[in-house]
Amino acid sequence: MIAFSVVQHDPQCAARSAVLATPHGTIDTPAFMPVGTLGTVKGIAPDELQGLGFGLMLSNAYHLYLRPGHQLIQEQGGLHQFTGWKGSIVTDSGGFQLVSLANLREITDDGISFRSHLDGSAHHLTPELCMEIQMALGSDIMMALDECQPHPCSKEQAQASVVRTTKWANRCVLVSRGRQHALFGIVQGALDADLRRQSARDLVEIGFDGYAIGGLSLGEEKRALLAMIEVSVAELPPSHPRYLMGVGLPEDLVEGVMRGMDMFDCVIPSRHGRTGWLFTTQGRVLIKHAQHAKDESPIDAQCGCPVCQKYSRAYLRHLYLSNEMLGVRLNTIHNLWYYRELMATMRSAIQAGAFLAFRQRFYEQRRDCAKSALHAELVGVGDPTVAGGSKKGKDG
RNA sequence: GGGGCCGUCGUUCAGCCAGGUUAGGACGCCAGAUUGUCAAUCUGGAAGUCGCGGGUUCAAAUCCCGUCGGCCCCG
Repeated sequence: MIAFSVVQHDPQCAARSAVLATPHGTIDTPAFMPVGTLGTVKGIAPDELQGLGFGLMLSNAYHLYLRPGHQLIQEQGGLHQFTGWKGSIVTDSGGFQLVSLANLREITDDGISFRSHLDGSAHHLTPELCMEIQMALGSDIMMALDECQPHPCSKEQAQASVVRTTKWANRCVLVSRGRQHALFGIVQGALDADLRRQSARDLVEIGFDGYAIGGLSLGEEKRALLAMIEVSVAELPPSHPRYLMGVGLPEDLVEGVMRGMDMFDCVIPSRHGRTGWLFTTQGRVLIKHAQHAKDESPIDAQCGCPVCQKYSRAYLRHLYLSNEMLGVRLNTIHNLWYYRELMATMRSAIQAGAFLAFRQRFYEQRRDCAKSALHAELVGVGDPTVAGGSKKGKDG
């Protein structure tokens, strides 16, 4: 099981630092979890991930169930043994994937019938099977099966998904109670504040080891995302970890932490790294741009990552344009380092009781945030009515 | 001296033989997208006096003549 103890609250906002202990280690929060859907963060070996300072990885029950199969992994000694990853593992339930990518699915109160995206074979995922899979994987923190609605969705859809998510959450608790695996519930309710509150209350009443906020960053306006975090957090017990699923960009993490979130996962540092979008304190660097062709400087002169110690932008651009796998690796390493550093900086700021000052500085350094409404609001420039939200959402 | 091949966006090639809408592709360039990763890419945009000059034709990158440049073969 897990233990969670809050170390410090920021005096001016809901940000907090804490320590999360699992059977596979202790993690300082707020923490970011790289996404290793298939049991690997693409391009990075487990010991490298650990060397980068990460103690948590997110894997996925849906994907591992389809391939290679959770029984196989169980026979191999569980996901830790199978992959060589010594840190903690959170496993996603697959609810998100079944909404975002499985065709021919049918959702009933019993579960989700779907066809594999790999071979078209028919499957039926119930809350019970979902728990069975995650327990077989040897997950440290399991996620309850939830029904995630796409964005946008009607109030009726959102309401139905909340009701179903609660029912499934109950069943997940029933089959996993007494086991060695922690279990988090997932708050749904789309962009409806009342539904979000209801969902959070339902889950708290059932009682989980932690609470996640799901169904966000699906293309909604950024302001709506933040509002949903706020209404949900207000219903969650301060004593338990709060996990914002699938989010996000560095600025999303900052806003999430400010609103009391403890854990995050997102594909962005790894996926964006693969496609040449590199993070720095000053903003993004698109390594493919010709302006870097002869640039001998590192991605970020202030970055302490192993990539910035050794490699120039010119070389990284060459690797990217040549489609070399080393480019993928180096870019991913840099981005993950940036995320780890960002989280560490936020934790320090909280412990110093100065999170808001950190946030101010964060935005001031970010040259590429100038167009975002969030930035405009915070720094007091530009037009705060300009939408800062991203577009659509899918993938899974 | 004789003959042949090739010159088309930054690069590299289609198109020419059987002339006909805004001359295409690839790479490169520029911009955008990506948030609980099936996968990785995807979407736009800019860019060409078709080596040059004549001719034929309603119409020429395309056919004809000349010319310049590059390459090759035979003497």
